[in-house]
Amino acid sequence: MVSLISSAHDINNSRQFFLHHRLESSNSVGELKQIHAFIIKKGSPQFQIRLLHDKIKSLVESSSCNENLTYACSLTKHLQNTHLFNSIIQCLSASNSKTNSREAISLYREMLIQGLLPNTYTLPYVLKACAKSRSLTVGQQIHAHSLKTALLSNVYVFNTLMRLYAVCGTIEAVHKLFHFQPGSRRDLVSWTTLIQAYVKIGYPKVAILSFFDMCQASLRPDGMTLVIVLSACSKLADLNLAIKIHRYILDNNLNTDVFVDNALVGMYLKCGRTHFACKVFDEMPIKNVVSWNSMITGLVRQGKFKEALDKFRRMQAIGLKPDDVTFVGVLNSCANLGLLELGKWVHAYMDKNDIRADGFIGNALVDMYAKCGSIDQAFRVFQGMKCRDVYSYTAMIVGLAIHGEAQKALEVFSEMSRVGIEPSEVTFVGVLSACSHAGLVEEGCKHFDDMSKVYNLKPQTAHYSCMVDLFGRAGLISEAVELVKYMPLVPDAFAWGALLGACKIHGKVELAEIAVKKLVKIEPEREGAYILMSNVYSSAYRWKEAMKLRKIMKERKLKKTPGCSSVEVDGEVHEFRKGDKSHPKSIEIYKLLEEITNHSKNIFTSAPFEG
DNA sequence: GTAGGGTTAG
Repeated sequence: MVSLISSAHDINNSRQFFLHHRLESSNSVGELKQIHAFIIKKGSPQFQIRLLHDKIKSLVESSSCNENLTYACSLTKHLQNTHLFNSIIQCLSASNSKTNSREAISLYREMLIQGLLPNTYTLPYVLKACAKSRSLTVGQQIHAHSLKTALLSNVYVFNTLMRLYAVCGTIEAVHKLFHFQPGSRRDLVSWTTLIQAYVKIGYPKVAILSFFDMCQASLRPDGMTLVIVLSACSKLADLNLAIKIHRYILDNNLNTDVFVDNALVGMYLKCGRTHFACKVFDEMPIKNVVSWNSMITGLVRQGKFKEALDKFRRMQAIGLKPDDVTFVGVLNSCANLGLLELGKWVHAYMDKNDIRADGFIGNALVDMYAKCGSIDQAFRVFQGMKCRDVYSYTAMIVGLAIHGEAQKALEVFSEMSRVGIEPSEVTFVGVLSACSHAGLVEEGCKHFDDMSKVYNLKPQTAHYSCMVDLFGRAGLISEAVELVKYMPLVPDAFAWGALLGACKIHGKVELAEIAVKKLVKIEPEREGAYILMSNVYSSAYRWKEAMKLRKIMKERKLKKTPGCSSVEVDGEVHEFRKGDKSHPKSIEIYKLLEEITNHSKNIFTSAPFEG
């Protein structure tokens, strides 16, 4: 067949154009085969490959149809050409399917079996497939081929091999490979891959040091490098470093990329500098959905939920379509502000736009309904989820525990174990607080023990506090005291608060006095401990001490957390604090409030059965 | 014909 092809004359230009057009519009493999047969008769192998490349690409992309893929692969048997193998391996490794990546690796094997040698294009393609399918062992074999064939001296081969080791988490291999390669053979991509490997593995400091080394080696970073460097700064949350890198970017005119600006916004928010982030954000010449998401999620992380929702509203006002990341931020804000209506609106939007309540967004929806008091709706969403992970189960368990539905929370926990999802530390906070509220001492103790024995999780202060609460509520005061005394971590305000709460229920005045002293030491500014203690005195009819404590509170001018309420009108949140007159309609609001008060007074002071 | 990029949870 090869001799037949090589002896044929090439097709003229107009015919080439015609064939190209026919190939593009052909939808069936049958038709493709006919056209291909014609090309085999009339064209050179190079022409066939060039012409077939795009078609192969679309065949691979629609490889849900096996016939297409089989046909594309069968071409390699007839043509036995490195370029064609490269084309198909490239197409297969470009797709996100693991099956296609594995198919790419098999084709590489087939190529070697046919006696063809890989070139500088083959190895980057097949290494990309190895990285996508996390095929480290095959990658190591290809590493050996690259040494044997001297292809490792090619910078593309070298970089993709480094990337393979990086995504497989073998940082030592990345480090070794990079430092054994002569400096002249390393380019910006090599450095970027190295820096990214350090960030991914959790060494942001080493990543930054490598970036400085790169600058020392007189390489100028581009947008891609900077995005990774900025993400390392974010992880370190080091403001001084952040400012230094930002200045470097400005001085060198490197912020010409929306990706870099987004990373800057995210970095400043991670460092807790909202106004810096806003400044970068406001001055961005181009903003995309990720820019808005960075802003929204950054504000949510800082607990600035109202501001996050303001940003969401502005994003809507300019007509930018939100995506699932946006909604996770919005749902999170709703959960923390108790905005059920807005949360419901997001859910309706999701239904309307075929966004499935799964993954991140499904979990955020469960959490929102649970925190906004709609525990039944949270449960319905949870049950409707196709795949539930540790986050879904935890959100559900914690939600049920908050609502006092201990039994149901424990049932969900058993289901979680049954389906083989490993719980996390947070799951146990939910489980233990459920036990505590339901007075299930034995069960609580068992779960607490299981944490370390079965699940290899180290109990944290929050778990000890739950146990103190569990013992305290059940009246097992000495067990609660023992735990506070001998716990391996320093008891926090929750632990002492739980003990104080138990003292109030069970009238333990002396012990309460010890607990309150500790509590005041930890939180001297807050009035909660004093109020609780004064209640302990009152419950024991020790009025004098109770009065004395209230006097001390007055003298120390303790900060009272102002009562705060919020209402949601047409999706906008209005917050009110005691004595707060910052609302734009404050005058009208207070006027109406006075009218309502007077009206109520009139009702209550007027004689019964009158009007 | 080739390699490296950002935002998401309990």
